Amino acid sequence: MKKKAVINNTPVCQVRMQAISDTMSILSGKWKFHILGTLIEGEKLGFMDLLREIDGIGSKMLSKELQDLESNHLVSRTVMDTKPITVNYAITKYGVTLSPIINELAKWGIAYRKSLHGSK
Amino acid sequence: MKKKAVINNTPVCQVRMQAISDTMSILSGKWKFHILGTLIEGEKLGFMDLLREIDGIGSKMLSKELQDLESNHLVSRTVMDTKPITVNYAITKYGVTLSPIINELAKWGIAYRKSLHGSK
DNA sequence: CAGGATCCTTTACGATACTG
DNA sequence: CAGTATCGTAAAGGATCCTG
Repeated sequence: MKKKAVINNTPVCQVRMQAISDTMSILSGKWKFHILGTLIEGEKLGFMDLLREIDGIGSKMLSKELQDLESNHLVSRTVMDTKPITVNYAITKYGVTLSPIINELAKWGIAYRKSLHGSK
Repeated sequence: MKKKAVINNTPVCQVRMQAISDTMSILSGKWKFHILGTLIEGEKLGFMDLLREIDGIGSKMLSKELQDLESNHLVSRTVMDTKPITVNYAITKYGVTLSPIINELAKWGIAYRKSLHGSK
């Protein structure tokens, strides 16, 4: 039988699972990764840029997802005082720390797509 | 202005974003990562083991999520012919390739939880 | 332009009870 | 034991219209 690692009377795996749940709750939703990936790639983008860049998203969802991300300090929002106002979104330094996750997801997805068979 | 990488007339970032979407569609749902993480940790587990191990999940969800994972060849299902039948679930070699993603998620979650402030 | 308000459809999720 | 069936709720997502 495998010996289980324990810290402070709590199995390590439970700590890990909890951490994963926490992470995913912040990144839940259909568009979070797409938005984050786009912002990491694009540096600074306006609302319309994102709307164009992210295929299929509507303005309501984009707005809502951006608010979620901003409230978690993963993206920043800057209102420019132009004639009709303009808003720039950018990834924060904190948001950039998600890069490893995003890179792994992309890497795996690319590998996976190659080995797709008939499954749904 | 940043020069954009292009392969076969398709921006690299679009390929990445698509790959991420594909990956996440396979891993969507409240319990996928938890199940995968538990199976990676536990090697071989029965249905009841998983039900006990994964706090809060019900048998319906567990069953459904396992079927999803099995249809994507990430876990294997083995029926044992015991008196009342028993089923063992295990991570496949293919499923293990998700480890880097899971590790990054856990790592980030642990770092994130340390820096939580008042935000929801 | 950047969203908010409304309304509506579709999944996701969960509790309970049942079966080979 | 390992699920499936049924039912009900809640959340997610989307289309459209409206406004400072």
